[in-house]
Amino acid sequence: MSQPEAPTEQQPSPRQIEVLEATLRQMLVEGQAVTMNSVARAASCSKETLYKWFGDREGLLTATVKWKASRVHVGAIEPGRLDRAALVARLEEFASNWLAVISSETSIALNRIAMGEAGTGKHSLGAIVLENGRFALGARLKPVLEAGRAARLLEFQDSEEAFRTFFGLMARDVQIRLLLGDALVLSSATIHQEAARAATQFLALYGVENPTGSAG
Amino acid sequence: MSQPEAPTEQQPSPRQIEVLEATLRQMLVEGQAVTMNSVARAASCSKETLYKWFGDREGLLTATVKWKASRVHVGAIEPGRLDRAALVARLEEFASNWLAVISSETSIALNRIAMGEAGTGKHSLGAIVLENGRFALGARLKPVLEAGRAARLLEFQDSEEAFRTFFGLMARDVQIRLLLGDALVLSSATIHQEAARAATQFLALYGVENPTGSAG
DNA sequence: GCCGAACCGTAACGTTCGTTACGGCAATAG
DNA sequence: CTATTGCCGTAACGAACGTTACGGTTCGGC
Repeated sequence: MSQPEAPTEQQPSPRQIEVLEATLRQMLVEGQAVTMNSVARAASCSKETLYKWFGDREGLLTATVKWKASRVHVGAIEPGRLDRAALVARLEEFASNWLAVISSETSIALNRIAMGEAGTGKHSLGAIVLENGRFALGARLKPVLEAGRAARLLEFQDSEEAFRTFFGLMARDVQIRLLLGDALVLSSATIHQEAARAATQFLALYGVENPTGSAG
Repeated sequence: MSQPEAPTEQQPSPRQIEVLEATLRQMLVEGQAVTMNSVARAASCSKETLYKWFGDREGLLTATVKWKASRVHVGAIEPGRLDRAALVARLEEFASNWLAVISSETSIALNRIAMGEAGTGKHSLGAIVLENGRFALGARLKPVLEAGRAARLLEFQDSEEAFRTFFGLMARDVQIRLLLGDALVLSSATIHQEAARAATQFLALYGVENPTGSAG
């Protein structure tokens, strides 16, 4: 009764994870299409197994993207009680992690594939990437923002809107340029500078200038 | 001697433009690959002509993207002499135009194709889109920013950096979400609100608070 | 009226790739 | 030992597609 079968809603087995990792490795190879043959060869498995486990090519790609995207965590951040310095540190850490992720080969390849197949209307890869990327990001940062508001450090009405602005300040033109193939190198130092700038600018827009504790 | 031949560095002929428009039309059709057959059928021309004019499939796609991208103008803006209201108006106009462009079906399809083919390493579509999109944008806005600085309305050291921040404030997560297939509708009213917000936030970050004319 | 060039429509070729089918091997249960 | 199961490796099928070739048509020039 231990048939791994289709990992539709279950955790993939170790062997299946090997296959998914091989698929991901194929996605990262520049100038090479991800074919069932290449995946089978790279994973040292038969194509019959691929079809038995994942149904078809779309199933394989979807499972790979879903599996990889689900473990791209930008680091959960506990709000705790905040002062301004702690808030800035959290924002910078958050932005650093996210910039490192989106400038990675993996993220670039996954986004390219998802966008490329989004035009064909067949795949749901775009929704998966969006759900585990942009929206998971918002869900993780919003508690921090709201804690900052509760601590009278930030001022905004809609945390979604505030997050979107922070997103823009983090990303600027970086993601678009990378996805379009621009040779933009993000060194560790550059990432930290960008993260610090984004946090500073966000504080300048949404920070409370005079924290007069007149309420309560 | 009037052989249109390859429009490598020349303006395409009217008939060739019809073909390019048909190609673009095919690119916009959701869930359909842009094949030489479909283009030939849509353009009412023979495949022989396609190959004679554009060399191969890559040449056709490149010519189409280049032709279309070259005429996506976000509206040239004359700096002139500026006061704060005029600067805000220019920024808002700029942002409105750009948001309208990137949310158009054409832009989305072109970016998707360019990014999808950027992973294969064969195409130069990404560079073309980048050159006519992101970089042309910067080249058009920078004079405005520098005029604003000359008028003591803005304060920054690097106009490139200032533009990149404005870019982020304009785009936020909109372009990524659209490219990944998110059903994000940008109505005309929304676009104007977003443009106004971007301009306001940019002024908050780079605007000169107290224009004390102490320099001399 | 004839010629050649350009072009249309379509057939044909070769390749790639998704998908299926088949034979063999290792392990495990009875 | 034997049967069954799960999987590997490979061959084969069929469709799609890029590319080339060919016959027929239109049109401008002599």
